[in-house]
Amino acid sequence: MTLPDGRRQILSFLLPGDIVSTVLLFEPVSQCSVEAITEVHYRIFNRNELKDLLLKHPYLSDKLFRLWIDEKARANQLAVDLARSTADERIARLILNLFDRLARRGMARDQTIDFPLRQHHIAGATGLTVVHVNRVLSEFRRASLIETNERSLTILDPIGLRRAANM
Amino acid sequence: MTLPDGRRQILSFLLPGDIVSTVLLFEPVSQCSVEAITEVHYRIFNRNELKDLLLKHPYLSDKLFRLWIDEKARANQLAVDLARSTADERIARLILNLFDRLARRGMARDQTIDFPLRQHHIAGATGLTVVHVNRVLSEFRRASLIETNERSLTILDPIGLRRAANM
DNA sequence: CGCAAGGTTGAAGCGCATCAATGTAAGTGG
DNA sequence: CCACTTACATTGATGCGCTTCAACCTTGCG
Repeated sequence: MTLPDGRRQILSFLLPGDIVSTVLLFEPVSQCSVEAITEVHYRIFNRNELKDLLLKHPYLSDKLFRLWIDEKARANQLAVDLARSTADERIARLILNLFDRLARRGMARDQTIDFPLRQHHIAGATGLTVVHVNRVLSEFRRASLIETNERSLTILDPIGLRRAANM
Repeated sequence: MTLPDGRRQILSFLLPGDIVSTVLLFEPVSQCSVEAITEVHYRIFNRNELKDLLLKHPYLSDKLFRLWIDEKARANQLAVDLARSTADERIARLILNLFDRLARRGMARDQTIDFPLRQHHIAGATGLTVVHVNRVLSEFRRASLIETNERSLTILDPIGLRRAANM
């Protein structure tokens, strides 16, 4: 989401299989924009076909509600994190979060995940400055919580990182 | 929403006519709790009856989607505000927001609204401490932006307050 | 009266922003 | 192949915004 003053807030990172937002399934609302960091495969839905389909197959509605519930829960959690957490906690949670979501997709090996985010993406998602993101990541590396190669990230000390995240 | 450490984050203030959350219409999920500040009139829905009703009357589904869209938009805006605004902006926005929502319901007279919130509620909603909320409100009063009586609030300088809110 | 809830004010300090400089690697055109 | 640029990461110095801690005041209430 881009602010009037040109800054931006990243509200979520989409992983393979995610839909952009349940809201968009019904209305072409564009409070926000979507940007690709990696190569992307995507598909689109025809809104009218989708509505007909939902009326015909109630079990699809149930699946949709589930998505909706999850989306709202994550939105709430995001607000809480942004309002109540320190920089360390926000960044540690972001990493753990991405790790869990990728692991659930079988996209984590050992404790390592692909990590195409630049520091300014982390800053955009956590509401911090790039400079401070850099310091926190350096601190995490110095404490041997994580290790970062060019485009991947390894969690060396899951317990320590979870402690930093206050989780 | 109550945090593990006992603090809480207020995600929204419900006004007459609001539903608690569209999510709750379909699943008894309770990530959050609801607390009454004033006397309250409420009604409840039977989830199964509601689902049947929605299948029979598509125009109801449309209304529901509208609620859903608004709810998500407000959740996003909340995250952005919490991540990117100063204390002054957050508090000014909270006041302007409540004022607009009440005005739309015909519940504002002149520039005055009922305002049953205590300072700790404002703190809970903005992610600030009570002490700082107090200072900001004092500042707003000194600058003649607002005036507060026991349980009401008057916007003396809408333009100035909007400027403080960065809107 | 004593107590609880809410509001106000001051002093001190930390967390993060801001500003600025420096480094490195990859890409681009002459 | 070199000069230049662009993107990203890193580091230091300084300061503001907000928290924290603490005290004190007012009001309403059992």
